[in-house]
Amino acid sequence: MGLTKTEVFTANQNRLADLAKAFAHPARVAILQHLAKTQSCICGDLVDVLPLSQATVSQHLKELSRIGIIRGNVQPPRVCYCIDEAVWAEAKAAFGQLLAAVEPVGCC
Amino acid sequence: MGLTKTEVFTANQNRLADLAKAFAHPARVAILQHLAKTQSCICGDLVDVLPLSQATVSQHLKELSRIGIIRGNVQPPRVCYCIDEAVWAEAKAAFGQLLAAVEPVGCC
DNA sequence: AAAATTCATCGTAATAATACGATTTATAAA
DNA sequence: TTTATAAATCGTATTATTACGATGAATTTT
Repeated sequence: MGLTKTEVFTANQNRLADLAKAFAHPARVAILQHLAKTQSCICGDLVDVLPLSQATVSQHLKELSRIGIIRGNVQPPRVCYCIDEAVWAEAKAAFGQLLAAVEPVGCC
Repeated sequence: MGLTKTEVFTANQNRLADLAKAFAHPARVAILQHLAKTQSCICGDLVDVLPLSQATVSQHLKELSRIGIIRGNVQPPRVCYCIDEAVWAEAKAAFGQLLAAVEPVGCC
């Protein structure tokens, strides 16, 4: 009833879906692109760059942190964010592997 | 108010987010994996493989079709599904490009 | 023509995600 | 100590997603 049945899928499938969620919203794509370009920056810079409120950006940052693809370095009253190399590599490998495995064929 | 502001992001960011949505649910990952393995199969086979109802599977197939990453070949009363090579390649290129562009650095 | 098969769609219910103003928290600066 | 700054969290409203039973549509089989 509206709840994803994660328990009936493999750990691999669930993890892949989670990693994909990091890229499944244009705001998060924009955040990750900006972090990839600037290497690291404080939350406020992202709020300036994105056409979204501070609260909304913070929410997206939280989701990206949950997935693990970014990390926050607290330097009060600021927080510096950057891409987590390990998880980024994990995503690269996971998508690379999944997307590599298709032969050119048509339907039935 | 709960509506993604697609108009304020670039076409590229929106397309990437859409492509990511194809992989952002374990059921869709499972569907794509099965189609990649079997090359093509009818909807009923997917219903047998997945622990979801026929209606739910059909809904996921519709979403994947909307994104364009799969195609359906109608052979009444059956429909044969397969991966769309062009869009699959598009996803491969898009994710590859995005994921390639990161240097190993830490936070601030 | 009637029945069976296959899949899409409808209707509905419940959970998730998106967004933002307002508030809170934590620290630095005055 | 008071004030300013930066970011998280809360509360809330709205839309999207997920799921499934039931029904409908299209074609084949009997």
